[in-house]
This record gives sequence, structure tokens and C-alpha cells, in this order.
Amino acid sequence: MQVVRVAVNFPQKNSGLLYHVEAPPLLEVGQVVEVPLGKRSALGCVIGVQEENSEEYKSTPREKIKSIKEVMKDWVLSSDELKLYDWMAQYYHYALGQLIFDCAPNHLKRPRTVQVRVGDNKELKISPNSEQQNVIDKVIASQAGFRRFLIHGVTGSGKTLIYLKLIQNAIKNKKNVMFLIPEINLTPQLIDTFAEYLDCEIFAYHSELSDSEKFMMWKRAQDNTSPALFLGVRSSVFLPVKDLGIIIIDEEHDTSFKQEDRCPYNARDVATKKAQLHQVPIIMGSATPSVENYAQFHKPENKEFLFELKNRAGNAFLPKIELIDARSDKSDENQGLWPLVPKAKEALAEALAKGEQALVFVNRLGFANFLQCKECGHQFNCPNCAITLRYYKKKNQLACHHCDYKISMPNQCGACGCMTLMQKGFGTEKVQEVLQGVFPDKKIERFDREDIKNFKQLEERLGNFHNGNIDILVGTQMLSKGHNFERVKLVLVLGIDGQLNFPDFRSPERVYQTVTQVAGRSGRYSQDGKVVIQTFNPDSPLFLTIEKHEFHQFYTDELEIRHLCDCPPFKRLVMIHFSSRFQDRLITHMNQNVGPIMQQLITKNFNQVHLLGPRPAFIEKKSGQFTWSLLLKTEDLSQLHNLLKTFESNYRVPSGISYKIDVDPYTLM
DNA sequence: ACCGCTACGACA
DNA sequence: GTCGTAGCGGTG
Repeated sequence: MQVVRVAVNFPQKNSGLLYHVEAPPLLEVGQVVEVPLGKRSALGCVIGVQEENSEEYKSTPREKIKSIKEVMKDWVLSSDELKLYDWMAQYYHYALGQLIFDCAPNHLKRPRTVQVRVGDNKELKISPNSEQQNVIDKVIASQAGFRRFLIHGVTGSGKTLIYLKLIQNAIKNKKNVMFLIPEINLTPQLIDTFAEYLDCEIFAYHSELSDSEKFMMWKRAQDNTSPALFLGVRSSVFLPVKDLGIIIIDEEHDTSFKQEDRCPYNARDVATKKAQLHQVPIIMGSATPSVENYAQFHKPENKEFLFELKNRAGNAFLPKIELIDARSDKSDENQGLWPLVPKAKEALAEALAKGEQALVFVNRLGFANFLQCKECGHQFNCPNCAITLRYYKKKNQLACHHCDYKISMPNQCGACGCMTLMQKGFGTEKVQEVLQGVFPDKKIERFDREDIKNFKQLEERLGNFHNGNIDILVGTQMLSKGHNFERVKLVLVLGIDGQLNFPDFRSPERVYQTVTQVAGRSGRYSQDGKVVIQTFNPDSPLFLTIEKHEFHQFYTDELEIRHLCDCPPFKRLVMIHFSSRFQDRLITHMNQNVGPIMQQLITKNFNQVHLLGPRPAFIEKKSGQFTWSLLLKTEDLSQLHNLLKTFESNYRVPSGISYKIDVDPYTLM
């Protein structure tokens, strides 16, 4: 008989549960098994096999230890996979068993066969310029072993060609490639480009695949004999790719690499750990690197692994950036133009007159952000969430963007019965309507997730834009991510001020990245691209650095602020969110238990950690749940982790309250 | 007496 | 998470 330790798929943070194996064959670490757990059974992964010698086994009454129910055939985690999950469980303070089965796809008995895309292996017509070649050479030269590289290349500087060459090199050396991108659906062009020139199978992994497709890709990652490209979104960092040659992360700064639900991990950081475990280089690329990475790679010891591509490839120049003061707008000369100011309209008219296409970026969906009664000031709020409802004109609805609450458009105030409801704020739907009024003979379409629901619609809309059937695209961030619009010279940015004034330490970084990325869609094939930013803050230093393309200045300024406010990369952060359906219970618990316990631990044993809170979350009520948070700040990473461990082993969660630890949070809200 | 809801604790 | 049980109030 064998005694094994199993990481069981359930949320308790333990070091695994002990089980007996009654009959041969003997189990090995990594095997997936079905075990009894209470009155049901659950999946688990064997993480220890000689537990009969452990203190824990000796001190556990024999009758408590149950027997393995079943050994899953053909399902074994490699030691590399286990090491990665183990690191994550420690680093993110998440239950190992649950983590493993959160990340793995469903294990199928009879997966359906799936079509595999094979590259066309066409001859490349362009060759890298000297800047690009330099990057390729340096990365290839250090191909043996773990090393981090950052390509800080302006939009249109030709990062894709560098990636392509690096992938080709790995494939040539019979190695597999892992390529992570923020959202696969938004970049069909990138996949097409790779498929055109690569001589290998290409697997695109994302959440919309069927179970069969995911499962087969998982298998192919472990089994495949010929080298392949595994391209995918954040969750594909867990693909158990063997014979890994290189990891590439495009748009390294993008927030979609951060998972917020279940285990809140950052795929960029997990990928870095994976590269280290596999002893392979990891290449991160961005036109707007995260402030953390910028700081990291500007340290003297890392500078040789930083590549700055300051010019656009080919004959294109960076677009000229113009700030328009929205305050100069006089509403009487602005009839029917709001939210645009006359200058913005003129810029669009000029571009259209020249036969160009234009993009209009608005960071909000719908027609109005909220409705307000003209008489009594009543606002229409979501009953489940502490926010206002957004007005969608086409659907004739008010809807919440945190839960699925929606009502049809009211025609009077719910509080006083007044018939006049003011529409406050604007979104893509409103801008589209206004522009259609101004340019009645032009084709104006939207590009946001409200209007584009699936991959097919996306390709259709992009196709129509590329072949000139659409004159203006009005869209959200979807517009800014990686597209290559050949005939766009003008990009108009509206309503960015809202983001600038957001109370979060990453707001300036986000605005900088969003504006630079969306600006990067302009003039990618020309020398006179133009970006017009309509803002109430034209004197803001942030916009002035963007205007002059002075990205070093942005990072220098931002790092100074981060230093002053004890934010990353100078301090490490952890947020702990506590949630409950009962606000009063939650608040009492936070103030009388959680807060004092944490403060006491810090005062006694962890005085390098700084506690902020308890305080209500930025949106205190979401989908009927109230959330309060603690924020921990420190330079001492090991003390931070020890504090979290100590807290968790001393703290009992009362029923009706749950909590979640978020290590390296993206936002503090 | 019986049903339905939710609160609570265990899980090897 | 998932499951069973205990406890509560409402109904018949």
C-alpha cells in the first residue's frame, strides 16, 4: 500500500490531503486522480508519494485517510508544470489544487478532431532594417538560458518582423514557441502574417475555443513531434509546451494579461517564471511599456537587454499630435455638435475631403452615461450596484455595466414624475449619431463590443473599413489594439479627461498608453498622420509629453510621482478584498476584526509593511455584494508574503463573508 | 407536522 | 467549491 499527498481541487489552502493507494500500480508525482472529498469526489494531483514517513501521516488517525477512487488515464502534469503552479500558489496565495484545475481545460474522453492551421512558408519579401536585425541577433546570441528582453518600439516600428524572425529561428532549431497577446480576436492580421511566412503548425488558443479544441491543443503541446507556434491569450501561458525555445509577449503593458477573477495572476509575470523554469529567453514588446518594466530595463545592469526602436519602419513618420482645448467651446456656436467642438469637426471634414478615412476614439459605450431629472436631480441607479445606469438609444434601454440589470427607457423621473430627463455624458453611440448629422453622406460605423459581438462581425467590419466602404469608425479601446489601417491619417480622441481624473495611481499610465496606442493607428504608411485630442486639460504635462512624443519624459515624470506616493515599482502592493451581502456585518467585521488583527500583526512582527484601510471599495456595491478592502505596501517582499501567511493561518472567515487576495493589483479600486 | 430557506462547518 | 445538517419562520 502507498500513501500519497494530493492537491485536491477545492479552495482550502493546505499542503495537500493524504490518501491511500490500495492496489498497484504505484502512483507518481504529477498524476491526476479522483479522490473522495466529504460526501462527493473531486479531482486532484499527486504532489507527494512517500508520505508514510511524514509526521502528518503518523499523527493522523488511520480511519480518516481515504483511498484514491480512480487514476485518470493519460493525465499527468510534468514537473515543470507543477513547479510553475506551485510558485503561483505561493506567490498569489491561492489554493494549489484549485489553481491546477482552474487552469487546465476539461479532460475529454472522446475529443472531436480539430483542424490545425499550417503555415504557408512563403518567402519574406522584406528584410529587417539594421535596428530590427540588431534585436534579432542579440536575442539569438543569448538563446541558451533564461534572459529577459524588452523591445520598446514606437507604433509601426516593425516589432512583428522581429517576432517573425525569432519564431522562425526557434522553429529551425526544432523548438516550440509560446507567443502571448492580449486579445486574440482583435488581431486576425497578426495570425495571418505568421501563417503566411512560417513553416510549422500554428495553434491559436483563446477562451472561445470549444472544449475539444482546447483539449487537443493541450495534448499537442505535450506530444507534438514537429515544432509549432502556440499563440494565445493570457490563459495559454499554462499550455504544457515541451521543448520550449522562446516566449514572446506582445503588448506587454496590456491590462488583459492581468486576470481578476479566480486566481488574480499576471500572465506576463507567470510567463517570466515559466521562461526561468525552462531556461529560455522571454521577449516583451510594447510601444508603451509598463512603468514597472521601463524602470526595470533602465537599470544599468539591464540596459543591454533593452531595445528602443524610435522610428517607424519604412517611410512612415510618427503622427503629428494636436491638442484641442474643449473649454474654448461656446455652446451657442456648437448647436448639435456636442460633444465635439468645432475644431474637431473641422479636422474630420478636412480629412474626409481629402478622401481619407478617420478613426474617432471614445472610451465609453452607449448614448449617455446616465440620466438625471431636470427638476429634482434624481439619477437612475442600478439596484444591485452603486453606480448609475447607462443609456443605450438603439436598444431604448438603461443598463448596468457591472451586472445584467436592464430596464426600458423611462419617460419620467422615478422620484418626482417630472417628464424632462437630462442625458449626461456621452459614448460611442452618441458620437456616431452626431457625426452622422454633420456628415450625412458619409458612412459612419461603430467599433465596440456593443456593436461587434463575435469574430465574424469583427472581420466583416474590418473588411468593410479596409476596402473603403466605411469613412469613419467610432470605437472604444477595441480600436486601439494592434490594427493596421492603411488609409487612416486622422485619429480623433474624445472624452479622455474622465480617465485622467480617475483616482488610481495607474491613471496617467493608462491614459498615456491608450492615447499613444490609438494615435499609433494613424499614418502607419504615410508621413503626415495626425492625431487630434480634444481635452479640458490641454495644459496637462501628460498631454504635453504625448504631444511631443517625449516618452522618456513621461516615464521620468511618472516614476517621480510613483516614488513620492510609495507606489510600484518602488513598493510592492497587495489588496485584500472582503465581500458580503450584508453591509453592516461587513463593516463591523472590517473595523473590529480584520483591521485590528492586521495592524497588530504588522506592529508585532512585520513592521516593514504599511497598512491602508479598511476602506470601502471604489464601487462598494456590485451585483448585490458589498466589498471593503485592505491595502498593504512594502519594499520587503518576503515580509509581505510572511504577513499574508500569518494572517491567513490566524484569521477565521466568518460565514457570510469571503475574501480574496490580489498580489500586484492593477488597480487599487 | 411539514416545507423551504439560509447559515455553518467539514472536506484526508 | 459542494454537500449535509441544524435552525428558523411560515404554512396547513
